[in-house]
Amino acid sequence: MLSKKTKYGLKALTFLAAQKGRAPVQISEIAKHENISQKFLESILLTLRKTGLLGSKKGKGGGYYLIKEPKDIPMTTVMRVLEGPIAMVPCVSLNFYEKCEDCPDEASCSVHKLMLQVRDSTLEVFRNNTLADLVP
Amino acid sequence: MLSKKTKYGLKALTFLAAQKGRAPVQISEIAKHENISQKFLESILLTLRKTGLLGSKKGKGGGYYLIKEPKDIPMTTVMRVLEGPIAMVPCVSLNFYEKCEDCPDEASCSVHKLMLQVRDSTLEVFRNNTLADLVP
DNA sequence: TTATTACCCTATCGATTTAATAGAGTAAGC
DNA sequence: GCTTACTCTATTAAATCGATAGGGTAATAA
Repeated sequence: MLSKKTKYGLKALTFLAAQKGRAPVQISEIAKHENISQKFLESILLTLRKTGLLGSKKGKGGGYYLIKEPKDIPMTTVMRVLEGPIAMVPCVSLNFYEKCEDCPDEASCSVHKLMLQVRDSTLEVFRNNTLADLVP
Repeated sequence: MLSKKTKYGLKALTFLAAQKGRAPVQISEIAKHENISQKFLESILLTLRKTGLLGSKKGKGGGYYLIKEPKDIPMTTVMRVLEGPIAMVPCVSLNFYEKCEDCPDEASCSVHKLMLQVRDSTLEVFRNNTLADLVP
């Protein structure tokens, strides 16, 4: 299940991408337009800024804005920042790999075999989509 | 993230599919072989039996066994029983559809658009795999 | 320089879910 | 009729999630 953090993050990014210019947009405006708890959104935008996806400007006329062009922001990046691993099990994760405690042998593990396919197909979707593709 | 319930369920099913005959296998044997808490496994196997994937036999020489041939058990069925919805958001789920509270319009929702693609590609993987494909 | 605006950070909290455990009950077979 | 092994209910500890509260700080305009 997609977390609300990811859901809200995606909506906020799309909203920013849909802006005409790259002028800062206030948190309150995004929250209002997308029906998101403002405080919760604050923490999400903060994460996105720390990761380098967003820039921010303080003071009057401040807010958040995209640093790169939407077409240059692949969904793989966004999803990993917001949701974490794309794989459903750590033992098939590219960026967050962990060995299973129980499983003695990955090569012969049925779960591993299936989830590897799921990871690959999901990854392909995220690689084929940039933020620009999400803007209506 | 895949729940342990699903993970254990998949391993148990694969173990049963790998048996030579279709003779009942005791819970304790499956639990031991797959490194699973026996009590937890009990509840999982019970679910699988109630859904019609497994049969059970009580008393001495009893246990659980597959009702159908592994090649006739698609992963879509197994995953829906164990993990629930395949979609990451209810608004793109085929079997567990729910409208989003916040979202005013699905057609123009960026999250909807992206998750629809993910659902489709994941579904294709599960449709292309039967339990027989998981046996090493 | 000063007031305001709006981002920044920490802490907390209730609700829910997950994984596991305990213990008693019941049906089948020898 | 006794053992075996499945069946069911209840409980619990831990983790996570979503949300909220409240104050701090930096940048900007006047």
